[in-house]
Amino acid sequence: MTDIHKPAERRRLSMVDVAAHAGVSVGTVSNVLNRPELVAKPTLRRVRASIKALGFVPNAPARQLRGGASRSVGVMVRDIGNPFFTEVLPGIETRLSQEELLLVLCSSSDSVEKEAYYLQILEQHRVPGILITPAGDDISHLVELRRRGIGMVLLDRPGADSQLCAVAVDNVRGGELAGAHLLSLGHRRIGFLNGPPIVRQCADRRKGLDNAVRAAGLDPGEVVTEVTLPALTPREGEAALERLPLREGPTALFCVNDTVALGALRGLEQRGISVPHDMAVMGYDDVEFAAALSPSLTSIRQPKHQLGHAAAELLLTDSRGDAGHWHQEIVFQPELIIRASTGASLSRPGQ
Amino acid sequence: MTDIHKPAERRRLSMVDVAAHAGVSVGTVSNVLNRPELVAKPTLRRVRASIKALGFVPNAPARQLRGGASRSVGVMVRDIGNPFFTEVLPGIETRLSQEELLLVLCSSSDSVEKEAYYLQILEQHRVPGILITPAGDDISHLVELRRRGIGMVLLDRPGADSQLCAVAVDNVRGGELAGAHLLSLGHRRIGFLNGPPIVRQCADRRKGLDNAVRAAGLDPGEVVTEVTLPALTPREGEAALERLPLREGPTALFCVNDTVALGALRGLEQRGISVPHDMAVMGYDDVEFAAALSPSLTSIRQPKHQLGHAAAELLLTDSRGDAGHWHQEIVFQPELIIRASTGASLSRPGQ
DNA sequence: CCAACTATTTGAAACATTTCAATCCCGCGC
DNA sequence: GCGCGGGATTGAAATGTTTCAAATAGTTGG
Repeated sequence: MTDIHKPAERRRLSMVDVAAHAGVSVGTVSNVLNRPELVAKPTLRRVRASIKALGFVPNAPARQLRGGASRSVGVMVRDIGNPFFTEVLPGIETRLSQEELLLVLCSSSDSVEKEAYYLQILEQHRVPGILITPAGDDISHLVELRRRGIGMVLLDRPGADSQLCAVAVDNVRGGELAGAHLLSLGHRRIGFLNGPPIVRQCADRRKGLDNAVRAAGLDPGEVVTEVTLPALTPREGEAALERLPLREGPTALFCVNDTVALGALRGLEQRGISVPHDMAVMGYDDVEFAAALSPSLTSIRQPKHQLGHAAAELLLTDSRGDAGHWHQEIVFQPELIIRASTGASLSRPGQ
Repeated sequence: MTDIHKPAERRRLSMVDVAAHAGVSVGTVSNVLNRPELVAKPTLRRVRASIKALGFVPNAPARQLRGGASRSVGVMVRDIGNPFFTEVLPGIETRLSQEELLLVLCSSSDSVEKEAYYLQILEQHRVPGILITPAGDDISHLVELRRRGIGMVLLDRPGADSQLCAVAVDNVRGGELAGAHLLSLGHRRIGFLNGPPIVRQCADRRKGLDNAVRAAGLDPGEVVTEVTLPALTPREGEAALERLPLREGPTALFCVNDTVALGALRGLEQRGISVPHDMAVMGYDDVEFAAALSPSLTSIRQPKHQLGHAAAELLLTDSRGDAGHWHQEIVFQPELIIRASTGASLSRPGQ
């Protein structure tokens, strides 16, 4: 096959070129693309041959301009570096790709401004829906976007009274599970390595922890020492140890997520503090690596893949604007996974 | 008969509405948006007030139709579930967000067909560039896309003779480092838990391992026992142990990435095989959790954040079509990180 | 008071599609 | 022969921008 070496690309081809090449009108070319059943067989063949021969590629923006909504949905996370989100992502992707939808990933980096900026861009792109873990506490701007016709589902965050769909895991319950576990092991001074309280998940887990303490007839103010980390990274988890009176203080550490716990474990090892003997440690999320840490990490498991999948599912019905759709909230229940790092008698390593 | 009033479904506003409201022409509204310096101050104020009052949101597809390329770049990974990719992602995102570019994330799930499908969609969207870790070995379709004017940078994959830009880490060298390390510890039978050889990275690491073996004057055929995993997950890493003659076979396991190593460690523990005493284990990538595994994992570090950042940088110059741009390949060097899992005398835990 | 500028603003073409009413063609029944 | 029905095709309007040549208003110098 002798190839035609075009030196450089000039104007891109449009349906007009295809139509001319095939000897039909643009309307017919459009029909071939969108409603082939309306086109006679021979014409169909001829036009398809022309498309292939010329290497025509439809122009999605033009299509969208006429047609309406785009085929990409926005996914806004607070931090792509956080393994929790990256473990939720596959669940989302799986569902979206079934619908042939593109996933536009935005990371607000916990900045309300950056979030607002991205939301604006997504709205300009006329995405049919957005899946979001909001950076701030106020979500009225999201309700407003929803009102303007953009499907909106809160990810890992209860919808409250907001009339927004939401998929979440019960963080208060998770905090309770963690607190109850540590208390049942006899710990009476608990260090809580938490994120900023503006982040809803952090606030809720703290609330749950307090509930557990009170349920045991104790005073949270005396039992819990909280340290607030500026970011939920291993580095900050390690650094936070500096701000705890380790030797004569807490006998157990509850980390607001496994990433922070990872840093804490590292830091404790360097300081020669043995886990769980001198200090019990537990995390939250039960990410992939939690079971394999040294020592294996007790954690609160969240059904991450399901979370993403359910969120995508909900977004699909929301953005389709189905008449039958109604504001809906799915709350998954967290699960306590006991491992070696809290030194409970029966440790089930590897699971 | 029920006349449902749908406030959310009203026709979206266009610049025509804004122009009417402000008493100017659409041309002026466009200027306010794109070249405010050409517009008189009072007009500017008036138009901006109208935009705000009406809640006008520009239509990105229409804009693009006229303007040309889109403001989103495609990022295609082989598997979003793989922490290697998710640790590369922040590097990419950081650079792209500086340019106010959106990141469209596609996961080929190692399927050449799915990759082709997504590439087609991305081309239809007229993205200015694509950053890709190809699923298959043949990349001629990528060269073709590049020729048609789409910036293209190979991520974590050498460009070979292809005239494509590439950012990679030297995988052959990484394999050599790993092999040399294990050999220096006296191991003479090495099990290699590898991915499918179609995946370039896997093939290269194997090649490096063989090089190291030969450099030690030994025969790879005798030293190395390779097991090919269908997917690079902890589950498969664990399952792969079944296919190795563990007791009288290899004394060391080289896993093609840390995720696989994680599964292998789990499986060995369950079988009561002590690491590193009965079996040395090492991984590849040095992902976040590697240092905190039990035992801490010897691995080959890849500069993941830099990799992503460099790839994005290269893509920017490539898709700008700068006259000065020339096919370029950046190869980072991997680094051996020795930890407890290979039982080398000086273990530096935590780092 | 006019010519010559300059600073603004305007109007319409162009972009690549989709949609749909109108037309064309062809065989068929009468 | 004629009209009719219906499948296939056409042509043009519509979508929401940007761009740019042309028009308009405002200012200055002579």
